[in-house]
Amino acid sequence: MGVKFRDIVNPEPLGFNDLNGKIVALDAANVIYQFLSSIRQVDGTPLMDHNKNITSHFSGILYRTSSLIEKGIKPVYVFDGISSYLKKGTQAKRREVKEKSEKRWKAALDEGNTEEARKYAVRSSRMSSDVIEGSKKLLSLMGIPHIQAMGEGEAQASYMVEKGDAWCVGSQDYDCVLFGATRMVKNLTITGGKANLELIELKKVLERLEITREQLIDVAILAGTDFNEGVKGIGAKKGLKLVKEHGDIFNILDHMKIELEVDPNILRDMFLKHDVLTDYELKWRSPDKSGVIDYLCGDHDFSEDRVSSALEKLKKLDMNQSSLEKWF
DNA sequence: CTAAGGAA
DNA sequence: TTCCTTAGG
Repeated sequence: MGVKFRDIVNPEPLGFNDLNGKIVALDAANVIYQFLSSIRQVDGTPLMDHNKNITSHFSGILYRTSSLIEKGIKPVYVFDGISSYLKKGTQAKRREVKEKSEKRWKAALDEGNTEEARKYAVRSSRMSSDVIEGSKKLLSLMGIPHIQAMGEGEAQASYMVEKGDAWCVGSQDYDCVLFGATRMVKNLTITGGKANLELIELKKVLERLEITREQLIDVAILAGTDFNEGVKGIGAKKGLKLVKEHGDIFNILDHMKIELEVDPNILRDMFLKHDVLTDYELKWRSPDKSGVIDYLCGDHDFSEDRVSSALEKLKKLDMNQSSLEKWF
């Protein structure tokens, strides 16, 4: 879900060539969730192997990663660590939605209502530890680096961009802007041969809105984040107006004579002082081709032809690296 | 979601 | 070629 900032961020269009040679820190949970929800049959059934293991995420990771590399982009996947106690509420709500959706999915299937079935199947997507572990294993076999965050993956990815180790965070959620990512790119996909990339630069957002990052975080807290409910009736636009009028969230809460369920200082620190891993290595290796084929084709019923042609695309990275190495 | 194959 | 639909596991 993430913070609802669509109305105030004003993204700029971007082409894939602008990302050529760039390192993109992908929020793994965000990307894998997209795959689990969208890579399904018409009635909503996910792709599965003969043992009924879900394989939608394998398909997504294989094709998405190889196509990014073919475009000259170097992806690194950042996985979530332990999430904050503040997220419990959001997680409970999501679980409830998923349980309800799963029931409605099954019911629609029994009625033979395919459209309805798919709609609820998508909402029922859940990320099990099997899915996470399998994704990490596939990435390792493909030679793609992945990093285990201490806390939120978005926070770790944002730190890596802020530090200059990656060019942007790739995510569908605006949270990374709050976590201090100087750049984020949305819609890192190629739907129907066409790209619809959106670039959001923290500096430009703050300049245009004429506020500081701390104030932007206050807007988020008012509108609601994954870590707090927010104030009823206040979204990004009203929140922004209030922050500009009163300076910070404390003045606003005083003025409105309301209190939040969580101390705003704690929420601010969530975004400003997140624990991050500072020593990590970003290294793209040539894929273990037979390892990938054993895993995907042997264990999970993928077609060897398709997997091989996806792996061919990974050679682009090898070529770039070896031509670069020649200079040194 | 992306790849592939057939239609326009 | 480009566009659209379907399969993939």
